[in-house]
Amino acid sequence: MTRTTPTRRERYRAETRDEAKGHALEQLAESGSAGLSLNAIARAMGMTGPALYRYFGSRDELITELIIDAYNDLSVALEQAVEHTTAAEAGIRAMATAFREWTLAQPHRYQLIFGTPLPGYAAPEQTTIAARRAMKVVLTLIADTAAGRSRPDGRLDAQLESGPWVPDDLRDRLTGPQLAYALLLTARLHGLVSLEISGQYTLMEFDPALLFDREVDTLVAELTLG
Amino acid sequence: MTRTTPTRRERYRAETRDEAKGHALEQLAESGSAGLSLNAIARAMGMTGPALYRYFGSRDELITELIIDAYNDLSVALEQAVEHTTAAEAGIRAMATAFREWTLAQPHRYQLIFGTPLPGYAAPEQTTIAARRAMKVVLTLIADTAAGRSRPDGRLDAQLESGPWVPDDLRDRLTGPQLAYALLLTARLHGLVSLEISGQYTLMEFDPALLFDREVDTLVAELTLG
DNA sequence: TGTACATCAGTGAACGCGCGTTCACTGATGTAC
DNA sequence: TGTACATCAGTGAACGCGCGTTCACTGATGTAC
Repeated sequence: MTRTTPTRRERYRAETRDEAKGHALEQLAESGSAGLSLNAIARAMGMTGPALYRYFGSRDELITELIIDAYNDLSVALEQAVEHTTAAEAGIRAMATAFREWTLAQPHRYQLIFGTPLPGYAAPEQTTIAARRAMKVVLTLIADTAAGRSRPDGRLDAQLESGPWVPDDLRDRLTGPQLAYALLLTARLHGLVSLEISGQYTLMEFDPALLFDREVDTLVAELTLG
Repeated sequence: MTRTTPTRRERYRAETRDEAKGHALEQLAESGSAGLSLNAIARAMGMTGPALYRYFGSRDELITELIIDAYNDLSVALEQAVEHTTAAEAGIRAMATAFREWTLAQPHRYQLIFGTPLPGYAAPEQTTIAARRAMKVVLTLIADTAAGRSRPDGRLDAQLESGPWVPDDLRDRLTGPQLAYALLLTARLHGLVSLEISGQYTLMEFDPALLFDREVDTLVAELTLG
């Protein structure tokens, strides 16, 4: 008999896993990715270190889950931001804003997925899949609004059009220049928010939001470039 | 009597310090910033750990030196690239290329200065000074060629024009929009090269150099924007 | 040029700390009849 | 409803490892007269 309702034990397991992940995120926020330790998490939960091995195969497995969770969480935020927009410009602005806000709200999770790779941690394939979900939000927006043309470049365009990272259901609806636009868009957003959260702007006495807005303006201006 | 020539001991000291830093950079390249350990460096030099305390006050002091060295090294690379250019466009292209090449040649040093901040390491003021030297290359280029106007924005422009990060000898020669242009320029370059060296493009099967070139094209196009 | 002293590089032991992971085990919770 | 067994959560000890840093000390190099 296959169960539909989770048993008490299953529910408890899920709760404990979530609690452990929550403490992991707190540690991440406090001491950065290097300070992420199973023992410390267990301590915070009032358990001993080895107990966590009931819930996660190893430290790397925990990290993998955190990365996938972060990608999915970010994806949801972007999806929701774009959901009720129809015009290209409004979509870009909504997405860019959501991207920045998500990042500022949880910089440590952002660092985890886009920051310096953790020493000794090799990202498994599942993280790539999760990463592509986030990218798909951008691509869908561009395909739906037929926007973002930018200057063509034969060699690059060909490479992009056959890229394995392009979702199959969007491939026919996206040109090389549109894909290039999508990549530059994400790179620009990343450039700004990563410098902002790593504190490069703190001593410069200007409001990063204003600079960000200006960059979004240029992105919007390039939306209809030939 | 003040010495002009260094004594044998002074020379030896300098050599040992340099050698230690060299090993530190190798470790950085191998295991990332978290794997940077005084003991391991000493081991690589055939010494014991405590011996290094003759040369560096602490681990943090070593890291600070590495950061400052990296900023200076990058600054020199950028300065040399721009040196013999006169036109704005040629200058931007030369600088961008040099920036990417420096980064790809030593990604770990790039991570050290622009990547995730090290846990437990608080950057002292000297690193900010070194960082501004690199920024000054960009600002000088823009001031000398009177380029990079971009769209004005009263609030942001005012904040930028009085920014403490603008070198005093350049302040009168740079408008708010020019400063904004400089910031966006660096953020875009950072966005692309940081994603490239953190491996986000490896599974996407396109040549990052082509994407980079296209971004430089848009930067050049914005050089004369009103 | 030779001797007496000061300076400095490097050692080895030690301190206290934390890590990931394995393993044999206890005790509680759930399941089958 | 009660009993016998299986499953699972969590413990505590242990392994081997590495870290930054302090300290008393040895031995070599340099300096002053």
